Amino acid sequence: MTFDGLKLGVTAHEVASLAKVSQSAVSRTFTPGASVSEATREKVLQAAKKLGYRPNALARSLITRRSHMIALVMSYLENQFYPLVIEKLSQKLQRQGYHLLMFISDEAESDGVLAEILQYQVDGIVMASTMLSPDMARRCADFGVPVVFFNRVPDSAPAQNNIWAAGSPANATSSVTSDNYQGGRMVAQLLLERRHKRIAFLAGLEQSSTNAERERGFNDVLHAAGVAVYRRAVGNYSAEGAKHAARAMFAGANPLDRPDALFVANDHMAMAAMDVLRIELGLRIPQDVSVVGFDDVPQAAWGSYQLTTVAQSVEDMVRATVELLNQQMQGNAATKPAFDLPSKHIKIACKLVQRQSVRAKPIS
Amino acid sequence: MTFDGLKLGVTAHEVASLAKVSQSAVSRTFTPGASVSEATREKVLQAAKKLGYRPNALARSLITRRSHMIALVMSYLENQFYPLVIEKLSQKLQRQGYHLLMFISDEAESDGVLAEILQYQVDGIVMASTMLSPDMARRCADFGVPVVFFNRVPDSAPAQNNIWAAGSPANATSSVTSDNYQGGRMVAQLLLERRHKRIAFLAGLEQSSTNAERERGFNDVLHAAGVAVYRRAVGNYSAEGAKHAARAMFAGANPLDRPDALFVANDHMAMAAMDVLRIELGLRIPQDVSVVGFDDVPQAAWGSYQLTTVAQSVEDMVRATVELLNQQMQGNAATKPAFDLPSKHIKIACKLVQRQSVRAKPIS
DNA sequence: CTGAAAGCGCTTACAG
DNA sequence: CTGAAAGCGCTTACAG
Repeated sequence: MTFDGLKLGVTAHEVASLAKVSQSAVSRTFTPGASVSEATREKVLQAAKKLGYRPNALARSLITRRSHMIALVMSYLENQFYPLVIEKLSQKLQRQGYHLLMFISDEAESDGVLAEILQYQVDGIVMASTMLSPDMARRCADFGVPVVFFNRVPDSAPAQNNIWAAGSPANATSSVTSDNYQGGRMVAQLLLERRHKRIAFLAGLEQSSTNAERERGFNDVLHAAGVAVYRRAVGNYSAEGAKHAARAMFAGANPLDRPDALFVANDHMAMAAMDVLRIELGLRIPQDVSVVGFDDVPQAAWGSYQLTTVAQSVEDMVRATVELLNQQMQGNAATKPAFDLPSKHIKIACKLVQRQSVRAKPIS
Repeated sequence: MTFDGLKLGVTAHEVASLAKVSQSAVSRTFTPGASVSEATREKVLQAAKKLGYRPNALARSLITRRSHMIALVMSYLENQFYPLVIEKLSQKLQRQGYHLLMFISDEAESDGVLAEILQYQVDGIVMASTMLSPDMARRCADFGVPVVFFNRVPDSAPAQNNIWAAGSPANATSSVTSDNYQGGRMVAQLLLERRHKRIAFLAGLEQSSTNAERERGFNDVLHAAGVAVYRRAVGNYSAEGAKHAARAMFAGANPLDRPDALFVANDHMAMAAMDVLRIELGLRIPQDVSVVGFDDVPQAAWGSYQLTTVAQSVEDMVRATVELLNQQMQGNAATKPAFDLPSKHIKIACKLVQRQSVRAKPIS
């Protein structure tokens, strides 16, 4: 069907007729590096322009076995860190001709999601979902699709009793995270340096590697200094969870009983906790209590929070992710499955960003 | 290539051999509504399971002319409203077997982006990009792909001198927005009711329909009451822009000179403005100045802001978008291009959410 | 450099 | 209900 000289769904064949060349010729002029003479190339381009022709990416994928699509699986976007990831990752990928296919899912349904992802013949998968089934990683790899876990490292629990997992190598996937352990250490060092005595920790999701590593680094430094965590509660990385946790930890009338410093496993929860401390409990930050977060989301810099936090570099993390993906996509997925490739676990350095939520060192 | 009994890239043909049926039979068992006997269906399913077979969605699309992918084009995710849109839209679409293909782009490059989108044979396009070239809308429609503009209505400027635009009907696309005009009116009414005298407006992007409509509704009510906007500045929907604008509007030593109420075109800017007013200028909200936003992003409800705002229902907007898409995707895109379908402009009601950033009615 | 032909993995009339 | 065959729109050896 035509419309004012415009044909809908123009094919290479039609361009070929108009240009009076073979269909192969038009295919070649749209394939970088293929050999076409300048003359026929011109003819084809003219005809293509006239008809509004664009190669059908799906048909192309069928034969090249490259869809130029990367699946991004995420579980929730409440945490401001993730929109940032979508934006940067999408832009970077776009620049090299790839696009993100979105899958929102939490662990519960991830098995079905994986099957769906695979149907779309994506060239790679970025897993930024908070939860993940223990053997998800290797199952992806078994299908020959490179997977990189973003901001989490896959559980190395033993393979489930599952046909796909049978016989797979132990670690068939890669990951990029920041150095969460080191980040946790930095927070403890800062708090100790500022002479805090009653240091509390507000945990995120306990099953998550981010929380585990941050907490481990934090505890290690504290223990080495002979101090134990004064109080601990779990917020599960949600704002509501953080509020409950904050109320519980700061309950009690005696000011000398309550924590004088609080490390929160991410900024999203830290800001929710700050609201509780200041508004509900009337505490001053940092005079009554110091608060430190993790991530350095844009909101952490906002005037109302001025949150001291450990910055994860989305930029660097995304760069590493794309590099990993590129490496693993080198070989043809059909002949060189991901499990033939070394799996790398990349740790990006993080950085302490000091703002106004931690008290200065007391003059003692 | 096989791996522990698992074959990579299994095809319908291989399943057919194992099940001892024709390839057509396996295709049919994976096509809802196709006629297969229960017996062969069972055999196929068994074999498929054994081999880990999943139909190749790309190959299927080639012949069905349905990719089950919807392009989502956005320009920036700084505003918290958009992550919400991604999440809800993705979930809703996923439930009916569609997935979002992401395109991040601002106007400058949108022509190239459109071409790219079209190559992927998406079944529909959701345009949530802030900027858009005037004839983008009809160009999409010309290609037979349904387009719905989200949270913006396409400029109805005359067609550019462009081969695609030639002869196209004037309004070939649909849109869903909230009733921004009505929202603007509600804000003015509230501020008037609270006896504000020096009412200022902080604009977003002046070319955007959201800003234009909100401002128009706001002004109409003000004018009807015989009051003029006291001050006006432009923040371009960015936090930095809003801060500059706030400083400029509230400069001047005399408290009686400065605005006593501020309507900000969206929450993202409103919160930035609040930070300037309270922290830089030492003003109290709402005692010294009332602030109203627009959108009702999650942060607006946070303790530190308690922002009174006009809520846009992401839920309703997404529902309308998906309905529109479904309607327009009914016909086969190849034979029934979008411009044959009526274009609808849906307006979702918005709602005033009163929190703490507007003063109570003075007892006079 | 160029074209005819095979084939990517599917769906869908068409006969039986 | 079932299978053989054509065809979706491309790329890519293979000859020339």
